[in-house]
Amino acid sequence: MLACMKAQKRSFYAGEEIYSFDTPRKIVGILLNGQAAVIRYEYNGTRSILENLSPKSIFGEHLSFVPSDDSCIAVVCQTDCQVLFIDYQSMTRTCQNACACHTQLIRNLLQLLSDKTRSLSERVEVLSQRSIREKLMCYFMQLAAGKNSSTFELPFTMIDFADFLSVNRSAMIRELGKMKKEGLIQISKRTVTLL
Amino acid sequence: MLACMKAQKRSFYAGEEIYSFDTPRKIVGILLNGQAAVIRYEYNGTRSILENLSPKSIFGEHLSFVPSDDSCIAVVCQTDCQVLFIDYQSMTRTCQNACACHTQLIRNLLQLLSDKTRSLSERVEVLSQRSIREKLMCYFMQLAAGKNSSTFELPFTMIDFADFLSVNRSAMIRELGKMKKEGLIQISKRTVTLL
DNA sequence: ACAAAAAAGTTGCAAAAGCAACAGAATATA
DNA sequence: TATATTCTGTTGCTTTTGCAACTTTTTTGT
Repeated sequence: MLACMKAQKRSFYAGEEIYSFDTPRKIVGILLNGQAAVIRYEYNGTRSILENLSPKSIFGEHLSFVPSDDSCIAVVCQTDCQVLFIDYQSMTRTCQNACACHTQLIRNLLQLLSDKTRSLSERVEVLSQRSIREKLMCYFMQLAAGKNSSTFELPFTMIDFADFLSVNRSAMIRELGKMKKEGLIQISKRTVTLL
Repeated sequence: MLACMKAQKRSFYAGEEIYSFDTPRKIVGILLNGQAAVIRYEYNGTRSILENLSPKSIFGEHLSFVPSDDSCIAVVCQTDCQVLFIDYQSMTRTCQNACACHTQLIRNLLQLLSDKTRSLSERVEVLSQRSIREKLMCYFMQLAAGKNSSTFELPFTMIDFADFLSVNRSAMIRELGKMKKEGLIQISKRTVTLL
């Protein structure tokens, strides 16, 4: 079946670029294992983490970002990764063999896409908060809801976390300090507790 | 077929609330015609437009936002609208009749979802810009790319536009004024030209 | 056509966030 | 284990953004 979809599996080392959005290709990628991120590099030096990818995350030209003239966007892996690349055309069309599994694949794909939609919506929710504190709290609440616990781990270094929230790193750390002092949160290393 | 999916068509008047995210329901809605928006009302008075919905846009609990303790999120129509509501379960599962059109429906759904993913990604791109000016320019470039023209219409009042970019209205208008003065854009009423 | 309401645009001032240049801590590397 | 590198956390200063109060313009409804 994978042959029928022109699928191919590839491995990448931490730090490698998996996919760049500058050259339109008719494929989608599915992260099989590892952690990756969609990152935008602005030519003025600003870096933003547009999306965090975990296993089963799906990405590709069709589903995603269009870099502007003064930026480039790429999927970069944070850890060693395996990725399945699938031809977009042969995926959505009925295959010649009319194989049953093809139908199932489309169902699975629907699930992956709807998960992606959900995670992008969460992303919009965080980024549409007005202040750094509100962004932090909104994201913390998402993590807490995901773990069903008021204690959770940040999946970022502070540098990446700031780029993820699209705010200045030192301003973010300053705000975290205030929130700690005001008794809103507890934080040591990457472990956060909402109080 | 629509019966088999427990689908029902409903009409709404401009300003009416189509869907609220506080009571989880197992349905998705597809906007058939009109304009609507996903809006978050924070209890401190802040209003944000999380998403703009046009005909064929799809929305629902499964695909979307989770309101926090101090906010509520709803789909509100801007103009008169018709919406098709579909039962999520019966949509994704194979139906008893194994009707051919059911398979086609899933394909169509895949298309709608992938469009939604794309528009949410664009949204993330805008909101992850650091300054008001960058947000404006990023959004303008999206509109220009969509119309294939450097002149385009804003689909908002200035009030809604600011809520869409998640910035203060007067600060936004101030910035638009500066950009006009610096010769970056031309703007009269809702017509914008990139220079 | 007129009044009322909504939206657009201005401005001064206050608050928040960005920036840059550090010092100290933690990690990685030889 | 020493050394380099990256990350974390601080701070003073600057710039941007938010806020509130207001005037002007546009739209709507009768």
